[in-house]
Amino acid sequence: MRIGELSRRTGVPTRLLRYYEEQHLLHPERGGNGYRSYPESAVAQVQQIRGLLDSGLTTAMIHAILPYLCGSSRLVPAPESVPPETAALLQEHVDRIQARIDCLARNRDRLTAYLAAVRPEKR
Amino acid sequence: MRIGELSRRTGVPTRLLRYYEEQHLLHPERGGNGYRSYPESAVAQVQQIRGLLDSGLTTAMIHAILPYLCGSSRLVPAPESVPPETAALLQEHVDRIQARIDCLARNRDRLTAYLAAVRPEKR
DNA sequence: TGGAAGCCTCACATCAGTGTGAAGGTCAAG
DNA sequence: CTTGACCTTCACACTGATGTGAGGCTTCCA
Repeated sequence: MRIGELSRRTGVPTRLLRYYEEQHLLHPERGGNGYRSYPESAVAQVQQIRGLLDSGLTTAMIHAILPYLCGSSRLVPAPESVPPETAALLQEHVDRIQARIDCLARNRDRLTAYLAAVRPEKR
Repeated sequence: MRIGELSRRTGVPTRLLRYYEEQHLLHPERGGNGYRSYPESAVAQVQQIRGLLDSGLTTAMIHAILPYLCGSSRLVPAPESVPPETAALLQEHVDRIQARIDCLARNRDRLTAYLAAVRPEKR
């Protein structure tokens, strides 16, 4: 599929699809005319990228973890061929993500507690 | 306390403390000489702000929810005096935060599953 | 064959968060 | 009284994510 269709199907402007490619998050093939050609799986891939960006990750972080998020692309590096340094880096990313989750969950709890106090009549 | 001490105690550069004030996240008093004067609670407040920024929230979102994160500042608006529109906005923020948590947790799980596959010998 | 639509690259613009430095006021200690 | 540390505002710069437009090629359809 070409970039226009991918844009329509994901709601992501073509500008950003090109940007994600520049950031090594997408790797479309090129037709003889220079047009980008995306596989079907790119739709899910783009949605994954958007979710992570919206969750506050940078393109660099996403680039680091994306190959291992086997959601739909089946090109996951074989676990046995992953050097321990890579695994260690991946673990660091997991830790950072966990820290974010903890911080967000903590504050979500405070807000919900507050909201519960605001409208106890809503019982 | 003045800005230098707050900076030292939080590890946040004075430049950013002034920026957070510009974004209405901090409200130091001013001495007769124009110097900013922060209460003791500002230390916790700044740490709270940093945690949320590091978790990917914008200063605008933080500004919206900060008054209700009663961590240490006791100046929480009284629940009974909160108009329902405010509560609704707050709920939207909670929902957005929850969406982030869900996305991050989902992908954390994928990464940890992958890591578990990488080193099964670590048992 | 011609025009519209879609694609290409390039480039400049914006916003948020942050770094850095200039130019100057305040204050305490020597 | 001067020096040095600390404070003030102002301003320019950078990065990352994104918007926007120009100029030009390709493809398709009437």
